[in-house]
Amino acid sequence: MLAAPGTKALRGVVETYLRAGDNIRDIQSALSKDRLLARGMERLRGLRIVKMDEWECLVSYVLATYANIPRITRMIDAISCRYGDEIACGVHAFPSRPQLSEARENDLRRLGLGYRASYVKELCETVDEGELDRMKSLSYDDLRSELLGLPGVGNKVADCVSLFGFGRLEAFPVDVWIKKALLRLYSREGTYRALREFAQERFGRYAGYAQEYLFYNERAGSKEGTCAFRGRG
DNA sequence: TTCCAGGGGAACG
DNA sequence: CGTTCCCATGGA
Repeated sequence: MLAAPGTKALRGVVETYLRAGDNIRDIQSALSKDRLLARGMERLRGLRIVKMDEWECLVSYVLATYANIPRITRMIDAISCRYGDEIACGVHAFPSRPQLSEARENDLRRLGLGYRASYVKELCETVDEGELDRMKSLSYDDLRSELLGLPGVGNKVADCVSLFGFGRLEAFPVDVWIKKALLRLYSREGTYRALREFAQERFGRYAGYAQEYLFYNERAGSKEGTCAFRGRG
């Protein structure tokens, strides 16, 4: 259901899904204890972490494994178009778990999911709405380890789902761009665990925002000369 | 612990 | 064109 403009419902959507409650000034102020982050963060004041629906987030990040953004978009559009409610002319919502459960593995394969089809199929069978609801009350550590037990969910996906789906701002997903950033700016490399623990120690409860600033900056820097943070100098 | 399938397109030279 | 890389996981 869509929220009509100017209504209380729309304000609620903005409040929840655009995380209107996040005080960016406070968050940036806390993160600016890190001198490197402090230098470039200000120009990224408009950057927000969104609060995604837990189910949509889980499936989306499982689909995102070893795919680039255009392809991820295509896969999500394909399953939404085929299994999700039409919420406006030609616009489809992400399918609920019961809706997506209608799909057979081969149907999903034909929609271009590749080997990810079996993970999505298994997620439909093993994760119900009540389970996701129950997980909302877990600590980050417990949430993380429960997510890790799900098919198609490893370290990186578990942290993305914790951050974007369950709104745990202390989560710090490490992908190839973050690895590059940590090496370039902090001379850090190592296992997933080591990098995550380094970040959590350094950035604390807003590590997720730090991750977004580093991620955005690193991608921008690889394209133009728009890199906001640089190492030393 | 390390290796590689699986999968398809985009970006690169 | 052919290569390499991409918001990795799982199983050997």
